[in-house]
Amino acid sequence: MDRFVSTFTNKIDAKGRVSIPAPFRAVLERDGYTQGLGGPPSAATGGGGIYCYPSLDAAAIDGGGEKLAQKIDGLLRGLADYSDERDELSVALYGDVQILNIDGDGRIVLPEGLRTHAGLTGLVTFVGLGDKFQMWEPGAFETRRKSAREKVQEHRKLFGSGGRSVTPSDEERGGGA
Amino acid sequence: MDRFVSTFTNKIDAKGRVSIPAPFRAVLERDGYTQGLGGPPSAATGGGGIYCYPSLDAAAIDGGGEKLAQKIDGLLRGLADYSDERDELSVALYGDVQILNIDGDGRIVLPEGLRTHAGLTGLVTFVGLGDKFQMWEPGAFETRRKSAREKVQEHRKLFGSGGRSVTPSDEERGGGA
DNA sequence: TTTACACCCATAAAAACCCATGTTATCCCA
DNA sequence: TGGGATAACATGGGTTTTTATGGGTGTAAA
Repeated sequence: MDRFVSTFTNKIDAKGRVSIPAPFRAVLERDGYTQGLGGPPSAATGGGGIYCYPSLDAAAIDGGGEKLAQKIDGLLRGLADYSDERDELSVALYGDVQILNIDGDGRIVLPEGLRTHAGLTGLVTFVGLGDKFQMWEPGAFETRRKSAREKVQEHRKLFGSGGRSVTPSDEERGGGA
Repeated sequence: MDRFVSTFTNKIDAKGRVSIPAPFRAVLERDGYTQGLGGPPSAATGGGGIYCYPSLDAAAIDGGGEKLAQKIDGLLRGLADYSDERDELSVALYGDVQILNIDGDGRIVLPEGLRTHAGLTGLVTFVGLGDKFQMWEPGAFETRRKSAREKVQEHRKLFGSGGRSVTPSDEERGGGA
């Protein structure tokens, strides 16, 4: 399995740390992650952390590994060097990105800027989206999930397919417990 | 990782010194930087300082290491035919370049000319742009960031298949895939 | 001399690192 | 099949290391 799937809710502790759900960690490692996690501390292999940036159109944080970073790279590679346009796009793409290191226990520290963008307080909901994942304030995500379900229903009616639900499994870890 | 990513805001002290964000320093060292930083003071290895020049189209300072210098070289080489344009660019790019040394504590001193071009006072925002970085007056950068984000939104609409995703937040950063 | 700059040291805050604990899921064996 | 041993995880907290920043001193250029 090499994509981010399903959702998990974890706590932000007094120091601002959050555990990355173990399944997501596994994906990141397979994606080329090296630092922390007990592996060699060097970044020579290329994997230097997880890439996070404020979601463009949602009160959430987008995150991913090397694969995501390369995607951003590819986007910019198409633009001419030293063009005004490239600089401007770079600001939004590279400039908003934060590289977060995973410590030996599989945790990251969410910087102030990202936390406020997503309105995070004490809990974070990790949502797998395939090649990346998002971090939500649990309540906000529940709202969005509901509207997503409704949209799916509509689509199903349109297509007339009686297939299974498209929504991810409802597994919740920790959370209120 | 070998590119400049994310943004950091640091102080300019009474002597005009600014700390280069540690992650940027790491990139510069990997890029061949040797002086200061405790290493041998010689420039035999090639890395002699960081290259800085006033941004051509913004109130900011561009900076980078050896890789950036070589990129500028390559850019000019490509323009050999159109000598008028080449001369102009040469002056624009090389004419104002300053080579700044990083001291033992990871700081540089920004020359007057550069500081006024960027309108710097007491704070500098370092913005990673991949193979180079920029230094901005924090307020000016905030404005720039906003417009950059809007521009990315536009691009997403152009590239992205608007109706493809089921959920509104399932966006692709730029729509690469 | 005076100024600018490289170099050295000190310090507070933040980040990285290490270890401990409670809980839950998994496995093994009677 | 039931129950205890085991392993994996999330989480809390202490400790060490980095990093940004302030300031002092010597040296060489102006």
